[in-house]
Amino acid sequence: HEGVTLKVMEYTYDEDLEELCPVCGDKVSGYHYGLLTCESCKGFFKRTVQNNKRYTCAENQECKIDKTQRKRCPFCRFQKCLNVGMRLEAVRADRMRGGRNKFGPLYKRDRALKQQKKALIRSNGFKLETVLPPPTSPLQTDYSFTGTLHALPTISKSLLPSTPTSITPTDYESGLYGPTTLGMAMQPHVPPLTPQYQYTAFPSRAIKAECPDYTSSPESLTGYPYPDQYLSSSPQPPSLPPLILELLRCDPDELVVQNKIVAHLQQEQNGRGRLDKTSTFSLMCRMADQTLFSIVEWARSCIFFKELRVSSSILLNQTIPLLSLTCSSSAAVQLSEVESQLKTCVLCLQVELSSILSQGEATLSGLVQRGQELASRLRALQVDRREMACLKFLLLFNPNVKLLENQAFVEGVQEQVNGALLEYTLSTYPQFQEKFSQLVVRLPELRALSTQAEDYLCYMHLSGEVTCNNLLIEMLHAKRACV
DNA sequence: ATAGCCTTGAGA
DNA sequence: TCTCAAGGCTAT
Repeated sequence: HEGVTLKVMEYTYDEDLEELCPVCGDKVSGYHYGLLTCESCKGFFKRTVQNNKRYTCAENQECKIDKTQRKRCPFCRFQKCLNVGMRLEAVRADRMRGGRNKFGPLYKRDRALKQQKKALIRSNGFKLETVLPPPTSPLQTDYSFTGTLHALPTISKSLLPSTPTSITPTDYESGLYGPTTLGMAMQPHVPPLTPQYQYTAFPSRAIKAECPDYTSSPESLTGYPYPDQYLSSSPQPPSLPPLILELLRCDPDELVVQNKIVAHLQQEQNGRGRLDKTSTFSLMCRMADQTLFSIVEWARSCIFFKELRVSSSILLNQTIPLLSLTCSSSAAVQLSEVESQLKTCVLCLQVELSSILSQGEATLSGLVQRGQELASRLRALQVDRREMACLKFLLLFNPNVKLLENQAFVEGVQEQVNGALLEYTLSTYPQFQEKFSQLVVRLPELRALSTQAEDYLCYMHLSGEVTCNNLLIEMLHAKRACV
């Protein structure tokens, strides 16, 4: 999108060492009611909730809250507390002191996340900032899915979501995907708030000090209802890193794409009669062609890519790895019926192909084997759609391909996507801490595999064994001609 | 009412 | 035993 510009920043350590309160910007004193805040906002939040205080705003309910002005408008201050993700449930109804509550593990995870992010940033040596034109009334901005690209919301300094910058998960997003998580401190979510909040006073009867379980009905445990968006009993809207939401926006539904390809091939095949062995390879090539078309279409429409002037050369370099990923993943992802038919079809083709062309042909069978190994590793990882979208970007923006003028940009995108993926995997699959690294190590494997496949294709073509004239081969030629 | 410092106590 | 996020206390 034209509104998005990227700026690569020198990484400075001290900037990340001091954490700032997401409400007022004062110095953080620890985790309080769900996230890192300063002592004063902790106290303010406690007083407000415990004493069931009601405030009104003398202005437009959009007062700036910072260290010097935080006393001016308690209404907006409390509003901001809720917006950044402070948890009403963490204020104990029975005022019991000491001990631990169920947020403990979440705090721990958040710490681990911050640690890893720091390491990631440090290893890259720089960080990135997304700069946007002045936002147009953030609360009213419509982020719902319209099929077009939206400007990426500002990603807070150094990728640490210390300010509420995430966009509201849309129906498009929350309806389609798997298990939701407690966004908690990692992604302060900004629900589509009506500016006033309501909650009732604590019941007079004593209640054991324990945070309500969000998986069961909060009323039954606590007696005081929270505003709907904080009940979080049934599926809470997933709170995803904004970048991932953005990547998903331009990520086509794999199933739709596959169906289109199958339909296209079936139509072609209808005019050709029965599939015999000699046409198997050409069918496979045509299938690859169709997949390539969809990849090119995706890449051209996706965010970031439009920024690149030499985008076509990136595309040239990265489509084959992407094709490999697409093939591997379609064999790896849990499939619907149609898709699994396609998968069977692909596997049959692979087997047949190897039996036709590779009598004693070690290279191809090795390739197929490596591809299948990779596919099974991906399957074992249970890569979800959001992760797959990230992987595709990481492949597309391969920093190892030296493109002088855009090097920094490509590296920046890498880093941003890496950060988003790390954050996403840690918060969504906390029981699987290594998922991020497990996913990322597949990339060099995939690149190596596709290089091998490319060489093989090239060899086959040059030696005249493959006559099939297709996009894949053309791209190969174009690419080799460039280098 | 605010905010800095103090006390508490379940879990690691 | 130690940790550290809850609640409590109290000058400003």
